[in-house]
Amino acid sequence: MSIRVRFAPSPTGYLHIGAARSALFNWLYARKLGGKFLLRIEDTDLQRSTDESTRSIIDGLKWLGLDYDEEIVFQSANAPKHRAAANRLIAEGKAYRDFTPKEKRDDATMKEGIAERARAHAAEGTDHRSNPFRDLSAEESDRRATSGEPFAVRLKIAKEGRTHFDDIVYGPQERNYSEIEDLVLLRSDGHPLYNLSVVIDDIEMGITHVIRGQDHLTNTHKQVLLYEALNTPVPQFAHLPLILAPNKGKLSKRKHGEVVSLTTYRDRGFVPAAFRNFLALLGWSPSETKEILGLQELTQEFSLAGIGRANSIFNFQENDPRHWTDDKALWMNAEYIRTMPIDELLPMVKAELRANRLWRDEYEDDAREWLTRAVALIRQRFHTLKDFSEQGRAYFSDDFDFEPTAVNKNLKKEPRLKELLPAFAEKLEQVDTFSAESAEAALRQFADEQGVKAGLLINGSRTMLTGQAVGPSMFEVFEILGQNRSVERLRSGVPWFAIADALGDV
RNA sequence: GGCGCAUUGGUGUAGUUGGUUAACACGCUGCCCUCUCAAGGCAGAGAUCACGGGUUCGAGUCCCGUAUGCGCUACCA
Repeated sequence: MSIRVRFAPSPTGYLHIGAARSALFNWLYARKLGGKFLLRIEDTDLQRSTDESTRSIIDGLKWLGLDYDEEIVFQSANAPKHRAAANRLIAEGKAYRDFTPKEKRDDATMKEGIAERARAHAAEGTDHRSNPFRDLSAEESDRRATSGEPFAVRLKIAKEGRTHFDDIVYGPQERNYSEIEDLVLLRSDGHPLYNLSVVIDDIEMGITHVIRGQDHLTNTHKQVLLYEALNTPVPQFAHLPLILAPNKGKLSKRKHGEVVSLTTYRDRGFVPAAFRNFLALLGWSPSETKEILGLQELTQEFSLAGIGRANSIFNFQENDPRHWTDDKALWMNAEYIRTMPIDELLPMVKAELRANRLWRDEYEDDAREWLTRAVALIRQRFHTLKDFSEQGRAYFSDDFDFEPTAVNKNLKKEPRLKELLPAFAEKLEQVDTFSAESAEAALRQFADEQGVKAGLLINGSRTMLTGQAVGPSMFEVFEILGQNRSVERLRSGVPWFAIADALGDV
């Protein structure tokens, strides 16, 4: 039988990075083994589900390069099937109607409520099988139902026994029936609940392997019980360790903000392949030590056997702009930016420049070769795509800012530069065949004539031409910027005015 | 309260059926390179493998207990 896996997010917000990783692993597993990767939107919570989040989930998958097979399944559309299944179980005596009035539950005190109830039950000697409606006769149950009395539907779990399944990641799992309550299948308003819906849909979709977060590990026993009640073969399960925040807590939007949202990484200049690569390494490791893996390689290398069991920490530092997300993710992004085929990078750079009104149409034809060279030069020390429009702005526009620290370090400390640099501009203008080499020769000669160190002129030029203290080899910059712009910028008074402004005098 | 899962340097991980100085990547420190910053090269700091008991000639690797964390325990998903 061929492999069928699914990714089943609920559309109640952005695509969470933990969910994104589940999607990735499912996708890799399917692609590796020639199976199908299906998408199911679990929108049964109609109040919280939005079309917008459904769209963002689809966009997110697309961004990561994860394509899905077949039509998207919307779980809400299957509710009639879920109800039918519950009714069938009632008819077969495997489920029963519970006429106990619905209790009010408060989300905030839910955990305490559970513990309290557990203590009370222990004190009273009641257990999970003590529901008075468990053994109500079918006639009586039908009579009360038809008379309009509200009821929930619960699965009737045998008094004695154990469930077991072999988790591909966590190994053999066992649980006593006494630990599992008669779970509710249908709410008293007829709304099907999670465990029922998942099982029915997975059966319906022919899912062979359920690969999902470890938070469902103990729920799985209930689902196994449901498969058995339904007389359906139980799929294989593979639970994934969780991704935790630096304080080892659960990652949540409310507490941790946008770092947990996949779209953040897109919006802050991540190359999809880099983030995907990083995500793959959270909880999984390849058999080879190589860690930079493209989609092809990931697919080839991927194996459920390589998934670990311990939760991993996503190490970001909220208030530190330099380490706003995991260092390794940032490093990996830089690695991709500097080493990926330039033709694949160019469209991303284009999008970034365009978004900042730095894109010019000639980059598409006449200046295409120039753009390629410029990008190849500056990408070497960039960490995100954002850098192309921020640190790299001076390469694409004459309207760029001078970093105060650069001005201080490279211009202000040597007053003679105010005359030296324009004078050097004269020399540069004389150069016949302008190139990195000829610019270097001109600069070094000029430095000799003036009796100053070449480094002084080089660093000063860097700041005059790019507004920054750091950047590529200066002679390459001259060449990329070209003779005219180089000369012009060396003559410009802008940074000197900037100094005057900063110092408050003229 | 109950049940389950986990625990290797700051972080992500490797450590195949127990066998010498616990490996790799990120990060960190120093040096080299150099016009700056990266990249790259070299060197280095950092782990009594959560703790305590066992089993064994020998345990990160097996067993028991403890602690801590996480998860589930809901007419949420």
